[in-house]
Amino acid sequence: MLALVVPIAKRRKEDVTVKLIAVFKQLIAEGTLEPGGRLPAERELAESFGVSRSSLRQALKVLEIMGVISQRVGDGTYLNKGADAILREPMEFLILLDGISAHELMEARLLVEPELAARAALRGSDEDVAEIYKELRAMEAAKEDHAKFVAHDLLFHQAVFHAAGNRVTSLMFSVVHKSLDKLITMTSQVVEPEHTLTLHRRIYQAIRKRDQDESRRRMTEHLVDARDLLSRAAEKQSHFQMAARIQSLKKKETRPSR
Amino acid sequence: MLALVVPIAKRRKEDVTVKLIAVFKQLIAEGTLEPGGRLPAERELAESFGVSRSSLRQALKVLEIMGVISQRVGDGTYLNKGADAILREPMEFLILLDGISAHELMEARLLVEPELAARAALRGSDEDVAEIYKELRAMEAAKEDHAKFVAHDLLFHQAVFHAAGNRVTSLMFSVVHKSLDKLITMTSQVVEPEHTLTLHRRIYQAIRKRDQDESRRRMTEHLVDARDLLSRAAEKQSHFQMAARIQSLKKKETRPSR
DNA sequence: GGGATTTATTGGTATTACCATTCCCCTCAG
DNA sequence: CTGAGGGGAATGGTAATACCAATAAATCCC
Repeated sequence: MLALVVPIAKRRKEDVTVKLIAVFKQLIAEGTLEPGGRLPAERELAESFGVSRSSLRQALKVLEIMGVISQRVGDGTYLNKGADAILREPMEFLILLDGISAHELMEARLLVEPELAARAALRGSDEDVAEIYKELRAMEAAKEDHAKFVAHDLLFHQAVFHAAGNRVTSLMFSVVHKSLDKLITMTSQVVEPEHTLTLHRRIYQAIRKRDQDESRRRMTEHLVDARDLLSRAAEKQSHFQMAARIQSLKKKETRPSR
Repeated sequence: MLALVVPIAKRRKEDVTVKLIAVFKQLIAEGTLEPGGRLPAERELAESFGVSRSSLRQALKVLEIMGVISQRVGDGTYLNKGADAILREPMEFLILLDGISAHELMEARLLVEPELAARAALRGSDEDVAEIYKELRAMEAAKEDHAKFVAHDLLFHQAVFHAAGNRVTSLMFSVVHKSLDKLITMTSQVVEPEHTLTLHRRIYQAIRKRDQDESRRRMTEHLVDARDLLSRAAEKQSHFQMAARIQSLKKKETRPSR
């Protein structure tokens, strides 16, 4: 575990909200708050922290959107266990603000996933490999249903990540996958499922053989193929978006200055 | 650019806050809001959206913490341009909640950065390579100042990322670097700077020679070394944390249930 | 014309009130 | 004794209001 918590000093000119978030971080790090545990009611928390409920709610809302906590009316606030979705919202904004294209996301996959496949071949347990096979079978069973087919395609890759045994990359790229989901689904409608399946089978077999080099090559082969297919789909997509944008080009929310 | 915006339907049982965030996402995607641009005042925005200022502020706070916007009292609210820090807070919580260790973060670096070094050797422009060299020189100049030395160490790696030309991985791992920053600084105090410098020089020279394989090997060499050094430092760190935790083990914020 | 001062605007915080949902406990019928 | 039902309390969600502090623009004064 790391030392992420910032000392309570130096927190002078910051928002109450920011301070509160830091406090929660501290409480989680200390173990005072346990995953799955229930937090005190907002009114109590606000009082014990010496802040208004509105300010507290701002902090809690941030944590909720980030997936750290869950709130349910009439019930209470709970600290989430795993936080898979924690990077999703931020990543979406990142893609929007920095104008990151599908192509660039695929390039990122191409950089990382081959190495992960190699690692999966090296360190994956038999159970891990079985899980990869399971998703391969699920893909075969869902040839007709594009959405389901793509879902299991991505789960196949997630299984490879898991076999590689590094949660950091796994979590990061699950977000990348999610961002690409729709586009991949679009693409899959113009590609023969058997084509995709063949490439995945090769990856699986290479990992099963514990052949690192071939695993890396096969994953590269698949992603290069997917990248090129996606690029073409993305072009159409962007034409589509362009047309839609023309209509809503009345700037009505921004304002110059005063 | 991707299609991340969710259709306005299906937004029924969600928070006003969540809806508002979706609206902002939409406005950014449309281009109605431009990076660097100024948003209307909170009071105006709230009225035009038909929500209370409190609810609007919750949404804005989320966006601010994520680094999407910046707010300044007496001035106004602005849409940020690049959003480098957007993943930082979420990542810190992720590390806390999932209990990700420094070792695991280093493993992630070890998986990804060698390939990025190879890519930098392949595609980096001469300017990119010069930038890497600049950070190497900065490291040499800061041998005595551990904090500065580590800062330029990480900037060296960032420069390699930039040379590799993929912003996705670059953004992701800048967060990983930041999380490791303190620990690396601790470690650097017990390591001869010249040792670290030698390893970095080899990486730089390999990239400069445009030798992909050697770049990959040299980066691996460096990170394996760093990982092992860090693991030892992390042990001490965890002992330290353990001692601190014992004192603050009075659970005062959680409560069973009612 | 330039620096100091005033003034209006803006985000930050707190308080209060009310609503809808949920849970818990108690009652009552079987 | 058990289970179904109801009512009340607690909880998060939203809104409205008031005031503060910081900022920037306009104004004033020298």
